[in-house]
Amino acid sequence: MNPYTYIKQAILHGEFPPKMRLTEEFLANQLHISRTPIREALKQLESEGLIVPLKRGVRVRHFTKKDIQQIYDLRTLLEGYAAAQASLHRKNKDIQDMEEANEKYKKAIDRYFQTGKTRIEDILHLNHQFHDCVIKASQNQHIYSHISKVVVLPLIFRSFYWFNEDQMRNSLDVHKIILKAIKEQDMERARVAMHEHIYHGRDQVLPHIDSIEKEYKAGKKN
Amino acid sequence: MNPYTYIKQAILHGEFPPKMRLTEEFLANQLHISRTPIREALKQLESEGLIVPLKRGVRVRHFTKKDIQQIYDLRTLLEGYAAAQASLHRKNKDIQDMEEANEKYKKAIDRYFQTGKTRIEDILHLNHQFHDCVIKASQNQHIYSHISKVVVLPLIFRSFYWFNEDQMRNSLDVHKIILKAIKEQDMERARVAMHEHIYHGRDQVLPHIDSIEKEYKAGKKN
DNA sequence: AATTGTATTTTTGTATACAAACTGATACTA
DNA sequence: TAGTATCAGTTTGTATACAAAAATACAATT
Repeated sequence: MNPYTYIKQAILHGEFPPKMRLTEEFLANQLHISRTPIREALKQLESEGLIVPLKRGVRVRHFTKKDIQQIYDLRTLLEGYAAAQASLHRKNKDIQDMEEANEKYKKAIDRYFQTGKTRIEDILHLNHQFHDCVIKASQNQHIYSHISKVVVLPLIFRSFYWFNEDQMRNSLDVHKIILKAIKEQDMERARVAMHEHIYHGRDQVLPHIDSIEKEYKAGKKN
Repeated sequence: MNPYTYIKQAILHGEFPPKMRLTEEFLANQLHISRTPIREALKQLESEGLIVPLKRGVRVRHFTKKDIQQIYDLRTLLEGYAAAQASLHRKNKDIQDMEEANEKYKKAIDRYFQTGKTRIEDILHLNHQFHDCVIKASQNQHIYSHISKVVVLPLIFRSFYWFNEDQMRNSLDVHKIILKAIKEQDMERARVAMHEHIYHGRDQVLPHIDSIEKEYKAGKKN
């Protein structure tokens, strides 16, 4: 695995938690390679906002509640727009892809709560897959790269672990509403539905952030 | 000057024009440094979308007319939102900064057309300064980094060189309208005014892109 | 003339070495 | 006691070397 992907995964999987300090040498040892390729990966991660440069080394980014709110505001705006544009430009293939993504999403949720044999990460991935289809259907290549950079940031907190069955099934239902609006080319309805969907996701994440902030304050300062 | 800034400037100043191929060694020689720091700068520029990786080396990004339209759509969305949020959150200091930026902008335009002793880059910079004030007043730190990455992309074409006096003075007038809306905390009016302002800018840039595309087609293919 | 093979050149990917910058602890001074 | 000077230990910044990959040129073959 290349260093960029390795470090990003490690952050998103909680192996390198927020505020953890990382040095080039440490990472080089972990990956059994020299510092040169590590530095390039770090430059990229820095420009994506996942790590913050220190005088010596870097640290995994930590977001305040306010940060998370603002990031979700941004995502709401961008994905709402993408949904509206998708209504305008969607091809039959796009609708098919969205239906398929939702179908897989439903099956994964069923399996998770019936047999427990699905990893929660897989469910998250299938959720994202639907969103990806919508963004791609918007036919604006540039919006895609911006949204994907916004979307990963809150994942640092791994709050999706706290979602329950109702929340997941509800999210699937809303996907269907969004899909219907896009299919019927109702731009405004698609935009609003996506907007609400993401804000709803935000409200599920924020309490988790709250408890993390309290934890930090209770423990060592800063 | 650090390699990142140097290369970025060279691209934005037209020294390294769109589609130009750059190798690490060439850049290292230009800057009289080794390849190591060059590589880091290139990784960063790549993640910002200013260059595209090739099998060997990179090339300065070239945008089609469609790209530019989509980039402006994005910028319109983001800055429109920023203007609305600025109306909500603006402090007195923000209003002051905007007024100051516009004042300087006006003076620079006057000087440019009366004495010709101002560089067009300086005018562009003062125009951006007003926009910066608006975005900062929106109090959303995350939107700032996204907008600034979107804004630079069309500058690759240096089409602002083609602006005439009417266009510049008109742009100043619109700034005043936006400022008034933000001052009076009229979110929707601020959003729409900013929206129109940027779309207007797009319409001034697109004909220039058109002529460049024809040039490319007439000359060598691809 | 088109195609394949091979040698040569160009260019990147990575490791390593060493100097420079920064940190933290300890001892020294007012 | 507070401040600061200094020294050792980390860690980064940069240059350099060499192997690996890709492009190019050119000859040989069909």
